Amino acid sequence: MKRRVPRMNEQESAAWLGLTTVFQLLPAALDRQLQRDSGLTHFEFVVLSSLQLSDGPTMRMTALAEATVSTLPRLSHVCGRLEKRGLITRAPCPEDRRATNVGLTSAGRRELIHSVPGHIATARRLVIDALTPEQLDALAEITGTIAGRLAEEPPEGTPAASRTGESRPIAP
Amino acid sequence: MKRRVPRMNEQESAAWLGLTTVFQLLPAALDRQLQRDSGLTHFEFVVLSSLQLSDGPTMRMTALAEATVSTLPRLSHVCGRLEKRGLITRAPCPEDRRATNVGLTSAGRRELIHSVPGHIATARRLVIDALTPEQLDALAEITGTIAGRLAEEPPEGTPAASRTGESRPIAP
DNA sequence: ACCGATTACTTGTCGCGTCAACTAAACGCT
DNA sequence: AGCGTTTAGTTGACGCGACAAGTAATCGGT
Repeated sequence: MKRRVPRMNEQESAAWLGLTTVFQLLPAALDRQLQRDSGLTHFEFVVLSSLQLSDGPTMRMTALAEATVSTLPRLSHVCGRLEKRGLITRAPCPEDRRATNVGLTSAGRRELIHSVPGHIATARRLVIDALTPEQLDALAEITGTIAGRLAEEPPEGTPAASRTGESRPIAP
Repeated sequence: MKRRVPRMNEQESAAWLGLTTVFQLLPAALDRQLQRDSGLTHFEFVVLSSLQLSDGPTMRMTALAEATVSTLPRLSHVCGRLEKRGLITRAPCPEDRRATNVGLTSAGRRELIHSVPGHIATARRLVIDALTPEQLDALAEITGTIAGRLAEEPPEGTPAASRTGESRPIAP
């Protein structure tokens, strides 16, 4: 079922190595800058941004999870902290009492607005301004393609194990 | 000192959004596959690979940290676990007794070899095989540039805070 | 030969994210 | 109406990584 997988040539290795290096370092760099200048993690920033950009004044957890490309448990924890800090509010939805409506407080909006310039500056310094317009286009297309692959694969489908060699548990 | 930072245009936003989405999902996907099929995290896999590819039979922690684009504390923890699992050995270096020599055990080598095909298959499925050769070249160049920016910036240099708006502590 | 500085790690603590389990409300079928 | 299923979210336990502090050996100057 799993036909042989060819090793990577030099071109492929270069791309892969570069990609892994970047996602080893970039998230950490973004977190550090935001944490230092605004006391926010990058993910918290993304959550606040998503709320700001949403159509209505509030969003449901599920919608927020989708918008932030995240999971419900993670979001739930983060929202707990943000609520405790007074940056967002959580209220049960009247129409569907299983659902939770999340909204920005004015403090949250202020905190977000305050943190945006530094974050954009960092994004420019580390990525955007380092690339040519052609590279930006290429990057958008490449990442879009990869994101597409990532979106379809992960669910479950794969019943685990069995690739080229058999997957023995480490301690049999 | 900090001149105004222009917002992002559509092209820039697309590239940035794509990039953040990918590094939100890709590391998790790699970890899941390796964990499931081989009981290794992606970083553990990288550590074992680096040892395998190194010139000599052992490497110093510092060299390993550099090879894996990581920090010493992180590496130290991971090596502790890998040693406990019998995949690597750690021995004080005879010439410089501050240093530690890390080497693969045969079990570690086996575990690595066993895990490689599945990992490469995943890398191909999610990234490499989804891109054209031109895109691979572009990706290598782009990530190389970004990695360069990341490498020069992070140290200390920046004495914290003071961007466009002043950075008040969250609780003044 | 001695002592401060540097190098090379290791260790402990803490916060965040994941996974699995749980609760609770709505749906839907008979 | 009643009961199993699905949906929406929360909670708790655990593991990994970041940061700060600690230890131990070596170097360098006087």
